[in-house]
Amino acid sequence: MEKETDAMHGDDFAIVREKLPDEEVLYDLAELYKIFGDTTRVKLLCILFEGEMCVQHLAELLQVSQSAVSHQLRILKGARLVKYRRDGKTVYYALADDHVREIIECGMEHITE
Amino acid sequence: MEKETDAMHGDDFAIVREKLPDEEVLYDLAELYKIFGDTTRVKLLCILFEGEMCVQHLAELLQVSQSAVSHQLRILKGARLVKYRRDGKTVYYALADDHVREIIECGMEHITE
DNA sequence: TGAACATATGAACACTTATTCATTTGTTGA
DNA sequence: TCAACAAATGAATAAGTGTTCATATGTTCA
Repeated sequence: MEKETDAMHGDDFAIVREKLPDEEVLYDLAELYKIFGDTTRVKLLCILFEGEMCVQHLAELLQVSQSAVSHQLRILKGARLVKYRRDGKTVYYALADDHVREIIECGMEHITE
Repeated sequence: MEKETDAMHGDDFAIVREKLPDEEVLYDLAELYKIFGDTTRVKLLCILFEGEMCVQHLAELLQVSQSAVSHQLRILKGARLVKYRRDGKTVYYALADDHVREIIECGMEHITE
């Protein structure tokens, strides 16, 4: 049997556990940040701050292949961070909502301090 | 030579490029988010919302090995997201500043919508 | 219909990363 | 000083990830 000689044990552990967000929420949170944790994706999102743009142009602007951009857009789409509309052969992507902007600006503050 | 039949070409590309944060900033931003993009680290940070805690207790609370926690704390330390103080044999970790809280809360809003 | 173009997707590969295990460093108290 | 404990670290490994290449899907227009 383990001795409880430390003040942190017992009740305090329980209190922290109680205040801690659910396991699932923390998992989702990490998953969200994971998406922002890639240069190509962050760049894509920042470009879309200025408005919608088609895949080809995104690729040119980023200097990466059409395939790479498409793969990353799929991930952003899956996380509901971007939306898209089709116009003939071309597909235009845009930010899904202003959350994205807020999240990026929030991180930006930490960088540029 | 490439035909510029598309309105987006030329000036517009330049405009987007101009408004886009520097390559270096975007890289740092992605690096920052990468740190939040791991369950163990996010949990560590959230626990530290409630106050400082020593390595052993962090490990117990997270149900991971002392070594694993220590490795992750090193990363958080390197990113200046946590600070620490030594008291005898034990080392107590705490959030470096309120930026961390803001960033996590910002992401949390997106999750719990 | 079929050629041409834009985008999406699957598989493969190189690279990164989180954990574990073994060990070291640092600190206390006997 | 030395045993006991807390934390840090290096190497190895397994799992995850981003890009590329080849190809498929979808759309337009002649």
